Amino acid sequence: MNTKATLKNISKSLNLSISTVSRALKNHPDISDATKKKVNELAELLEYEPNTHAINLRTNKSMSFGLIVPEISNYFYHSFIAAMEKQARASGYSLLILQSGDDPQMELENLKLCKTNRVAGIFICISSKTQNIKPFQKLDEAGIPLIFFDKVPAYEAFNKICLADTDAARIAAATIVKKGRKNILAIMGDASLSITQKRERAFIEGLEAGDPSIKCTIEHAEDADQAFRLTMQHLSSLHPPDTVFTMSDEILTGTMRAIQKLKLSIPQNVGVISICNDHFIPRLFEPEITFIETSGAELGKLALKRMMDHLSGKTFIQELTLPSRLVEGGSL
Amino acid sequence: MNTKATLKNISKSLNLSISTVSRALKNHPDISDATKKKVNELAELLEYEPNTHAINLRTNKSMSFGLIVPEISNYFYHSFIAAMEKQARASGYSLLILQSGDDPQMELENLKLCKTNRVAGIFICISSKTQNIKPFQKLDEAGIPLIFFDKVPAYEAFNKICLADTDAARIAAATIVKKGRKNILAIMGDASLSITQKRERAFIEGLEAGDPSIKCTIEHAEDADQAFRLTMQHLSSLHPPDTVFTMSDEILTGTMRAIQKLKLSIPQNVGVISICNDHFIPRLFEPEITFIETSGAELGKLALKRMMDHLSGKTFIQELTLPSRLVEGGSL
DNA sequence: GTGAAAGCGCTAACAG
DNA sequence: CTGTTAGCGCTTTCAC
Repeated sequence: MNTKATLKNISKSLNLSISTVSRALKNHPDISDATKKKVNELAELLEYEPNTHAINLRTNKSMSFGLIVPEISNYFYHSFIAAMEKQARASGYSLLILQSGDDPQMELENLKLCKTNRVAGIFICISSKTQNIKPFQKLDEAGIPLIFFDKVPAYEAFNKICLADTDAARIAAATIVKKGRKNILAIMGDASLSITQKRERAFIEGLEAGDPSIKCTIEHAEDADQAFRLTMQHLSSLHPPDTVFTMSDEILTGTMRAIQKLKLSIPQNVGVISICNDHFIPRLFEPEITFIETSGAELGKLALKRMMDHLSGKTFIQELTLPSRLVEGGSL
Repeated sequence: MNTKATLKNISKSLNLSISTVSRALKNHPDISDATKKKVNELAELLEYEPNTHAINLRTNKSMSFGLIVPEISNYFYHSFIAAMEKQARASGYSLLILQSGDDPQMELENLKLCKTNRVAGIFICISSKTQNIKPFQKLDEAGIPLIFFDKVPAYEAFNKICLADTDAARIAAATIVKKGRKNILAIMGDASLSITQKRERAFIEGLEAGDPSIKCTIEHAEDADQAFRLTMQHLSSLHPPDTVFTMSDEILTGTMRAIQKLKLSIPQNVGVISICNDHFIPRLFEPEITFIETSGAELGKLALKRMMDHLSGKTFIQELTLPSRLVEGGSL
């Protein structure tokens, strides 16, 4: 096994100084073409690979971002992550991806890992139980740019990239009104989350403003199974709803199982509309489900763009919001 | 902003040498308890964070693994990735996750990135077009352990972690035989892939061995839409199959859309059985789809375990295979 | 118990 | 155009 190629090695073989070799490899204008050629050829031959750690140490920064999510294996985050990896790469950065398991303690450890790795910036979607924002404020003091996305703390002085809280719910309500539906079952998420409350309020207001004669029943489901049960119950009641609205992909999957079980036809027997992260779940069914998209991939791109802006000097605090859009299927 | 805490800094404030501080922080037995206490307290106060790059440079290794996948946002890989991140973390390692976009060129760049980052090991699922295995062989010379998973090259002298090629297909065939189904439509993946060929052969042999009177039609679909069309076509023919077998989650989703569109009842009008990566897709339907699990998460755990073994000296070449298991739904 | 010193591989200011 | 030098923060051998 030939010893690892380094600048030192190369410089010795060529009777040049280390700095000359370094500059030649970077195509520095000071260096003569002849020298550049020699150096590059030998580097090629020896398969020289610059040592990132040495560079990072010397320059005191690194070309990687920390990305902390509750869990990778979730059809919102993974599209976010995929989009972000691609974008980051395009700017020469790589990603240190860490899962918190929705545990604040783990979140702190992850933060530490980001710090010891001297990442150039951090993206974080906080756990639902995170209370203490001190550690995040400290990052700023340490000069590490921080961008919250999706689940963000209430404290104002942070960079945040969010989905429009109420936008999607309002569009859903407007669509239902437009289609002339009258008896709605709305299955929302965990009632204690602020996102649920906001969407719920916007949805109800949207319906009332659009058509006061609409009747709407609100339910809350914490997971797909609960959504399944609630949907079963309402759709097999004496006066079943003519339309079901679900607040997320997960709830939609539960509701769809119930509709299949009852062998109801969509949209004849019951209409369906949902808020979803992308077309993946809505397209699994026939007809495809009409949904309002709150795109994880788009959010990822936006977050990365904000970070790059920040890195190039636009360091002011900013709260960005990603608009939602209606994607028509045949379910309403 | 207070200047960054370093060993040097701390040692100066305490009138100790750098090495003493370094040792104290590592709880080295040579150092007196009094000194340890002093050092740790100040380190705490100054929020000392060891500089990973300096450590990596000095020790010439790093506590991170490279992980190269065709794409993150895929319901096989993301569960693999999630499981692996968790396991790696438990051993003190972090992950450099890179997407190749199924492009051999990008794969090479990723490999390079892993090398410049001096990762402790690499996991890779090669792109479907990867032909040249030279770069992988070179890694071995460079002393970087390499483990292929899922999509692996044919060349023998590599560490590989795979799903059992034929196992899952054989179980599917046996299950169909057992249920007394007679007229099967099997929708396989891309016919040019070796995994498809192996599974196809095993499936057919399994059927013939179990019940020679079974009729089986084989089709190939490259994506969900094609699976949709093929299923539509066969199920609305004069002599429709009584059972559809699909080779992957993706194909299953296409087939299910067709079955919903035709408003067929499962399992009365048509039975369904599939090979899937986890219960996510099968559980979206009612009744739940009976499937043979080829678990991404389990594969991830196994791959990491193999890597850790390798790192602790068990460097022999090994090809591990993850067994499949039947998960009964109500679809057959 | 503690310290001095060398050096990991690289960059960049300065000198010529 | 090229070389010299210092040093990033840390580990580790050797010496006291």
